Amino acid sequence: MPTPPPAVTRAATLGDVAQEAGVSLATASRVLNGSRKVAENYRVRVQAAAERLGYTANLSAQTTARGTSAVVALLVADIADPYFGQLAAGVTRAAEAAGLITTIAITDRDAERELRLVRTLRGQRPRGIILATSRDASDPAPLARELEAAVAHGARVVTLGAGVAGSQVVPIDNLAGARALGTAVAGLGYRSAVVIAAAEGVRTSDDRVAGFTEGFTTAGGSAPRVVRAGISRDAGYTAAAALLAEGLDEGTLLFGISDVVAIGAISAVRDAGRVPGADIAIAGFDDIAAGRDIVPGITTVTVPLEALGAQALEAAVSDDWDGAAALPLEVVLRDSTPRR
Amino acid sequence: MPTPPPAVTRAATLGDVAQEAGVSLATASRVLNGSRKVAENYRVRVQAAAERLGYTANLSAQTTARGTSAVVALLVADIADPYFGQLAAGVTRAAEAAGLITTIAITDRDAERELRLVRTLRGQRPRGIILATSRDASDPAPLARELEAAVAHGARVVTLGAGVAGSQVVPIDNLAGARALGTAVAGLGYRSAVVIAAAEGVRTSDDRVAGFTEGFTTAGGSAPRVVRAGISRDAGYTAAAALLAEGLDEGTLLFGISDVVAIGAISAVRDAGRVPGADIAIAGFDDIAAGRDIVPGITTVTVPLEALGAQALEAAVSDDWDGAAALPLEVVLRDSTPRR
DNA sequence: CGCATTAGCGCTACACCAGGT
DNA sequence: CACCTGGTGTAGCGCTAATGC
Repeated sequence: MPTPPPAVTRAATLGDVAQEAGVSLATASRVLNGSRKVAENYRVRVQAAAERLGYTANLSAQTTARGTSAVVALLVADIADPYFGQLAAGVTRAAEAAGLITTIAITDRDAERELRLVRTLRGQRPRGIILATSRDASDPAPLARELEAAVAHGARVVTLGAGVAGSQVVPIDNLAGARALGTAVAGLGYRSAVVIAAAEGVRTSDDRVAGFTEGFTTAGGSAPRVVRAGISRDAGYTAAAALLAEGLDEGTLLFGISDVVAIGAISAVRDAGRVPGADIAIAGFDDIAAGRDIVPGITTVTVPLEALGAQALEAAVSDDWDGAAALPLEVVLRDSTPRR
Repeated sequence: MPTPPPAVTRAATLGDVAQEAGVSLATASRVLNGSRKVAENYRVRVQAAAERLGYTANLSAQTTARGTSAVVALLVADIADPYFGQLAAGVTRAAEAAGLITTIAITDRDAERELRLVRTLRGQRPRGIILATSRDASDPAPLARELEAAVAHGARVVTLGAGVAGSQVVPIDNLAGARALGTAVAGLGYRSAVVIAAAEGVRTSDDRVAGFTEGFTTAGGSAPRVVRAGISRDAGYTAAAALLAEGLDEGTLLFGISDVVAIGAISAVRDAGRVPGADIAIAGFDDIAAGRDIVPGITTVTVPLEALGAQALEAAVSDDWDGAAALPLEVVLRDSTPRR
């Protein structure tokens, strides 16, 4: 008759398992979490004991002993934003596949908060830290210092998009993507445009503005006006509403720096009694999944968010990361920018 | 002249700080992470040393020593889904406020996967485990066993919505919400409806179907047909497309078990050349943020996702959680269900 | 009272050794 | 007798908290 179901109220430790199996601590360790091979009969005995006790290795103890952890920390601006949601999904899936655990923190686009969070995360001695929070105009030095310290702790720091000193970069070619978009819409016959962007200094925004401007003007459009709003749905809505209130010519293209901004703008246009697409054309960036169900379909630039997330994880954990080239971004023309 | 900037390449340990400050390990510990008070002059000395060395406590070491961790594990079906995104935002924000770190894992609605993940998470010896993954018809026993073990490890298990044995429950009154919705749309004049739901056995779905049916029939509607699809945008699209193909009377109401399902259905209706709202009415559930920008506006039931997330965290960490009552869900009528 | 000393927390990995060829 | 294979003993990871002075 087997040992009765363990009446443990505290967690079973490796020692418990070893005792139960009648082997040494070291042997049990090797069977369950180690590398060196162990004789068959010992192995099954240990595994049976572990099973019986419902043993699960204490990760923190393992981490302190090994000096290296199994967590990857992900910093995003806002996890409720679909952009970061898709990104996080990519990172988390890839992490799981690699046997790692993902930890998430939210910066709310606040540089100081980001700094504090990195400091906290550093305490976890994570294997990697992935920064998916837009770089803005604030002083990068403190963050760089913090990241440097993390690297000293053995972490790898990866930034998505605009890099930061001392980190590996998973590039997003916003410039080229936006340029292609500008060219494409100019090719559709648009000659005047307004860009709804974030504050100056926000790298992602700046790149997209610059790229779009370049492509649009080169292909025959006039230099677009740039209004500074933000990078959220509400920012897009508010900015577009203000523009409409002050008067916007029909046939003007509104380029929202991201799809969520563009979606907000579409709603504003509609709420102002105009027809998005027909009266006021609109374009976005990112091609988020939620965009599929918006009417009119949004002309945008596809950013492979999940793939980028996976790439970031790869960069964060593999020792021989080749600093892959930026994934290609593609322009998708839809009904929000009908040919003129 | 102060000590030159530390040329540490490895992480500074508490011992380093103690030495640098010229105090004992214990004193340094108490100053930086402990509770007991330490004389002023020692305190400043230690803090200065820590600052100088860029010291951050090693969380895993702290955890092994203390026997209790600062992490809360969150299990969601799919973080890219806005429903879970908003929920995760609520949990994470509240966790941060409580000085805790959130760990995220994705089940992809796979019960076996969920089981594996809980097992892994258990290894972290988290303070709490929050399950935000729909309960389905699969055998709950293995999961219950796993959770029990987690509880034995000192974790608190919280489930959102349908509870699971041995866990605390943050209720979501899907039944009442759906009933109110059914009543409301019947009040608008609808008499026939089709529900696009998940497979039988999925608790959230079952409750919403039952509640809706009850409210709808009681208020004069005929018993709705229920089609089984899934709980994603694509499931909604596909199911609605199939329904339309086989013929759907004008004035029929399509109730998608969640907003994402309803949004998919709206797109399907439109793609079939019908007018959502006017020809085919549609209702959803959750009132996700993305719904605001869908045309027509979706009639739905507001579920305070962020607040629920915060509540779940509260339940997971506070010792005297009073098992709060379910937050009220409110029906919001919009253009997708015009009065008939 | 207020500090230092030190025994653990659960685990890993290194050093070591028993027996077979 | 060296040499391998496959066990055991134990120091130590960074930190906390009980005890001592």
